[in-house]
Amino acid sequence: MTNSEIRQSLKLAAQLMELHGENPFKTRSYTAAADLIKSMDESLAEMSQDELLAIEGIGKGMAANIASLNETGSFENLDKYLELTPDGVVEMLGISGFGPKKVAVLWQEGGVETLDDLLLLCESGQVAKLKGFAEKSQETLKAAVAFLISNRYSEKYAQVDGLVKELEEEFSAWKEVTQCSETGQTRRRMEVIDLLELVVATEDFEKTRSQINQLAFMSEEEKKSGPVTWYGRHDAAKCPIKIHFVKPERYFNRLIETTGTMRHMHIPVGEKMTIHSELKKEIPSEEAFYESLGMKYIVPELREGSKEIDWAKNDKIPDLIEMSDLKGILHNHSTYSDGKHTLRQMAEHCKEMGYEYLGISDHSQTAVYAGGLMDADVQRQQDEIKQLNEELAPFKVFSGIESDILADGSLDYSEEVLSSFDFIVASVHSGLNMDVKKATDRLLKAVYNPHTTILGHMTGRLLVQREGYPVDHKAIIDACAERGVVIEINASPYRLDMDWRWIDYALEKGVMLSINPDAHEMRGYEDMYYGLQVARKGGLTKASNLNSMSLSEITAFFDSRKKKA
DNA sequence: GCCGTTTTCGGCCCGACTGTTTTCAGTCG
Repeated sequence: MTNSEIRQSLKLAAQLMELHGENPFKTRSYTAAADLIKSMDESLAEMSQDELLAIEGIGKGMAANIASLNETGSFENLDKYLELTPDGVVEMLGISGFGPKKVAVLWQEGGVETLDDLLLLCESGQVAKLKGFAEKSQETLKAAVAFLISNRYSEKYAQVDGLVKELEEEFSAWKEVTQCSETGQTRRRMEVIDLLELVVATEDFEKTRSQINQLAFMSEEEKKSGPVTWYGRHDAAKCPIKIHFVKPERYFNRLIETTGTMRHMHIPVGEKMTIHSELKKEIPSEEAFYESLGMKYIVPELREGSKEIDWAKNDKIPDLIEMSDLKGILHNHSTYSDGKHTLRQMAEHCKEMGYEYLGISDHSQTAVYAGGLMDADVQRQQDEIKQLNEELAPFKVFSGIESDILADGSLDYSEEVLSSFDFIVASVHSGLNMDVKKATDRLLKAVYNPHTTILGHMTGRLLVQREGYPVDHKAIIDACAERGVVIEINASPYRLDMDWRWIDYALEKGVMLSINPDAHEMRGYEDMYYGLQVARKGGLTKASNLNSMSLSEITAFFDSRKKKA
């Protein structure tokens, strides 16, 4: 098991224990163990019992739990409490703002055992009558539960991209299969996947079907399968899978047909012509197909049915940003706050990966939980940055901060301290339960703050798990345009925030974006890949991406921002 | 459940924010 999986299990155990009224100090030892694993680098799975026991906060009991997790995937105490708790109640523990105590009331007093029960109870107004609940909690809960129910069979892209590749490889190795590709949502690089699709070109549909059914992790739902499709589940994914069988000569027809959205397929491309209508003839390649319709080739991630047909017909497809266009990495954390690796490690690793610069932006002082930097820490970090810059030149570390946007929209330090940074990412981390007016006003005030360089994860959403606070995207983008504030595309696969659907509007307004990994460890840099995927979907070019600037360009950019502040 | 010791039991614990209260419990990052 990975450290993060072990951590999740310990956290779940702690929540369940609290739900069942266990000794709070015992519960805390589980939370404490989970927290300390967060900052650990060594793999727990590879450590001996003695090594585990040497860690402060891990005693005999926890070491045994970890050993058991590695061997069986669970441990006695966790099993015991899971046994005592309905699945729906376990799911309820995942709702933000409602912890074990509240969930216990819903379960014990309200008789709620599933998310559907809970939604009904909210809708009937009964939740507001429970102890510790009122109108507002009921409304919040209703929205959160409805969101969870609608995402019940959805996965984040990063949760399934590896799995799709494995299936592609598996199928491609079969003798009667000539070609195979992902298609549909993953091929379009959607941020959330509720149907995983593949196209398999095969000489023998039924043989391929039976081969799929021989894979232990695949289970067919025959009622939903058809003569040319296999429909079912993969053990490792919440979302269903649809596999399209096609004769080798019609492979590209099926690939095009299943990749684009219905809208893409039905936008007129000529006199009584749509992409869909033109798929009748045999197609040698996707490129040749689009060319035959008198337009430029449209990459899969753009086939949403928005402006791409227009662009392709008028030779105006943006020159989409690529991995090699990223010159530096902004918005990263170190051990100064809640990061796993030291500033030096983060800097050296970034340099080794071939980037020209790193922007470090640890949490600010209000984020006490994350070890946010007090004034003295800022000074200490800036001294270290100075020293690193002498050592690592021409590579450069920029001194930044991820400043909390406080409830009233102000930033988290004195003018003097704010002025000491090269750049500032302003983000909301607390008080997420706001209406659209309050949230928008709060963000606008931060955008109008002359010290703000980048607006961080605009809506605070956690894909599949938590809806972001509602914001008036247009108003905020307009303000960013007016003030020259850069908007972050937070590349964490949990966030991908701002939503790519707003990139086009931002570009229209001349706003600059920035693909930032929000890395809390060296490996976090790899998340840039996910940010890049959604950035491309939104039509981002390197010219409009801040961290595509060279070192000298971005130095000049930060300097000119600071002069205006 | 962990830790430490006055050594086998007693103490352990971040603080802001929210929504519920009528002075605070619960939650979170």
